[in-house]
Amino acid sequence: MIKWEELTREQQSEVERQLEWIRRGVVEIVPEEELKHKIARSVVSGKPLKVKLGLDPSAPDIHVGHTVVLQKLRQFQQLGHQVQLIIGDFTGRIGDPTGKSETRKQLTEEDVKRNAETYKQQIYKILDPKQTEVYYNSEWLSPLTFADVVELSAKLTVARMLERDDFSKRYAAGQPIHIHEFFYPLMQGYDSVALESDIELGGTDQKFNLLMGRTLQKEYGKETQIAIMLPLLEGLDGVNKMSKSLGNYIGIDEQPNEIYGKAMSIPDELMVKYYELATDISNEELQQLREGLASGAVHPRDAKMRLAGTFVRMYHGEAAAQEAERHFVTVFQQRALPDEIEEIALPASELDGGKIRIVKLLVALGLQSSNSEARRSVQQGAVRINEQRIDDPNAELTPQDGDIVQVGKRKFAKVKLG
RNA sequence: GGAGGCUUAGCGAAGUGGCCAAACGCAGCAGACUGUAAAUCUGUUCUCUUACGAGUUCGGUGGUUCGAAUCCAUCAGCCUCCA
Repeated sequence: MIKWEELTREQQSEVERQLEWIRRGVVEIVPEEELKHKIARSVVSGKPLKVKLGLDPSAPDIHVGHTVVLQKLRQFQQLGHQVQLIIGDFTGRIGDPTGKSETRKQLTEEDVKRNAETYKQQIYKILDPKQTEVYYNSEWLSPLTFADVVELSAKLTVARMLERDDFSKRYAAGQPIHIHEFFYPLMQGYDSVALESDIELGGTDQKFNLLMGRTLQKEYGKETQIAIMLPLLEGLDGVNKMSKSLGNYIGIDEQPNEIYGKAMSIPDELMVKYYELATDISNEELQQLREGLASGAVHPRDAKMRLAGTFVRMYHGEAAAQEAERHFVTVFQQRALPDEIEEIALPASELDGGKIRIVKLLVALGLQSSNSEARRSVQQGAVRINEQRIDDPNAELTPQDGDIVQVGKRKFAKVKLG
């Protein structure tokens, strides 16, 4: 055990510097004192700490909500530490036998491999591959025998398991808890045993699982890991946690215009939180922004446009960010036509003597999914052709090559006869 | 092994023989306004039909009835309790 007093002044200040970075934006560090020890030892020995993050292999699209944790990992890398990414392929492959086939599909080995590749490609937009190790947890979970599993499960009691928030709530509410669900935290904790992780990151909802790693490491005679909890980022609706299934997310692989537009639709109140947790802007800039918004010196719209631009820059580069901003200003602020409009072929078979009814046209171009929907849009004044509003659902038109058809603010098509 | 309950549109949730294409909330879409695809307000949200109107929906199937989301039978899935 390293004694604080035995560190040189430089070493002490390095430990403090690292701690300050690590604390930024986190909700809780358990236990913080132990973290200090680990960092001190790392500083003295020059050996990086192993920082673990588990990934679910079934949903390979990374969104801004995930990046909260990834940004923190990136900071650890910048402090010289090593990241351990774990692809939870074992969990993914056994699937979830509770009968809800759509919630957790059983993945084949190829699925897992492919998803893992997608993950890496996306994650390395944030993390440095040289300081990242990738593991598959089937590597150590598959070889376990039933006896091993019994031994593992014997280390915990049911009462202990029921301490987990969602278990206790469901138990109290009389909702079912399947036995295998108890194994998920055990498996995740066992990952930490196998990899001898020093630190594990997760959202606040992962607290129980993160602490399970500590418990199991102790049981198996290993050094215990530190649990670091990060806040959950609300999605575009401003209420629910960002998630793909709720559709309130910004995916980091999305098109620049999409990222920009989605960012513009987050509620004003969440802007600062997004800046703090999901962007790489400095503390000083963050502070200025806070004050500016509070005093009214910074216009919320401008702050949000900058946020949107920052996201696009982080994932697509500076040029794309500027281009996305220009598109946004043109289409949404000035309500003008975008520079580029997708050409969509209109088969001659759709035309009757060169004519077509407006409702049919919208469906034929794929701008609306049914005649009824198209009719409603027309009646609501959402449809324009060559910037001329069409409000008669029975209107008959003679489309020309290059006609611009527009539904609402976001859907455009350029007609191509053929 | 036994008893009971549940299954309604994208989600949540009303409806228990005709007035039900089905209340309401959320989400979505559109319009107005604006500071933005924020907020707010309004409209709208099964399909086909130029209109009138028509067709298919309430876990599956088969019945009862002039008429069923609503009653009966049966199958499936989900849940609770007792043993």
